[in-house]
Amino acid sequence: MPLRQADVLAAAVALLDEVGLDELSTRKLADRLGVRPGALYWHYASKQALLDAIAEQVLTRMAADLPDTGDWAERLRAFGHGLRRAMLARRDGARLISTMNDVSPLMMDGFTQMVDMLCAAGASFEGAVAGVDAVTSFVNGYTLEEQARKVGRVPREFLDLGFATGLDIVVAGLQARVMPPGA
Amino acid sequence: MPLRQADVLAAAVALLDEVGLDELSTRKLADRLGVRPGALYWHYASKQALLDAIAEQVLTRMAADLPDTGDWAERLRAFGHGLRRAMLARRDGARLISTMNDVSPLMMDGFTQMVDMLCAAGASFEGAVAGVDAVTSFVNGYTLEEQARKVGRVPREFLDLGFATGLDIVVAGLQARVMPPGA
DNA sequence: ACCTGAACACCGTTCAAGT
DNA sequence: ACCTGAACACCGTTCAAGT
Repeated sequence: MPLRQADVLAAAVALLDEVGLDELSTRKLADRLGVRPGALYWHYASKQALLDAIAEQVLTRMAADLPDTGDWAERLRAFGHGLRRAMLARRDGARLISTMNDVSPLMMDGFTQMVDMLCAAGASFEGAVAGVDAVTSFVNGYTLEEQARKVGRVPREFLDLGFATGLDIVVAGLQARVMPPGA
Repeated sequence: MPLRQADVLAAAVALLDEVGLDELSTRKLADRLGVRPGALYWHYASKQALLDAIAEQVLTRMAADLPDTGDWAERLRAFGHGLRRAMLARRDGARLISTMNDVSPLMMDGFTQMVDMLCAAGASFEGAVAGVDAVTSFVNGYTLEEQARKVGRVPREFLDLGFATGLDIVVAGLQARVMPPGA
């Protein structure tokens, strides 16, 4: 039976996990699908479009468990942890997300949801935007680095602890700079 | 006269600014130097070695103006601003630095200098490391994103303000979580 | 010491033509 | 609708041989 877009995407995700982003080529993907390289272009307009689709799929994990209980700090931390978890779930996930040309719709969604949440908790709009931006920048920066420098060098437990501590620091910064005294 | 390593490096930096990281090829570089592609491999062992050399050069700017006056917060902010400035000084500078396989010695230097400084100001070693890591992760994440999403879309003034605000938030988090009450 | 010539093993993408 | 065949314009890298 003929290929569908979903088949191409699934094979691409599997190939990414096996060979990594640098070695992910359209020709290898075509091989794996038993098809000529040109055939892929019937399903996706370009390699970049395919990478965008992979990125979007990676982020569905994050969107799935966006927090809806707890105070603003707990929710923000859950957002940060969820974003990192989604990126770590696939090889080179952080680089894939961070270097997409356009921001993913799912990412935008999560971002604005957090901004709204902080505003509801008493933050100004500008403060909320700066705060969520600080959190996402930190998460992207941290996860990108831990995933790029080869995974075995530092035990995962330390990386997790370092992340949690850093995220705590950023959230404490929000407490001090953008949230009202009582929140 | 024959080429020296410094000539190759200088041409590579110039080419990077003109065409960007994705379009920077050894063959274009060889063309520009009036030489065959293979000739480059006498001067650098691989393209990656050349990219590492460019990255190191980008970071000398940062190392040059590491702060040595002011309280810990001012110095930490100056470190963050200097790191961003160095990355923004070259096209795709953030991606170049953030996706190097090994951390640059200059980066390590700046990192440990900041850790020592925070310890001298009263922080625990673990706290200082987590704090500096939070700052660098934020700076890398923010700068990577602002430089990747095409430069014209948001006025530079807004990007600068967003960065300064985010950095303030992170530093305020250090104040709350890793520095002693009086510092 | 420094570079050429020439190759090797790859890339992403296009497009007429087939089925 | 979906794919082949075949090409086009590229890559990074190696290495004998030249000067």
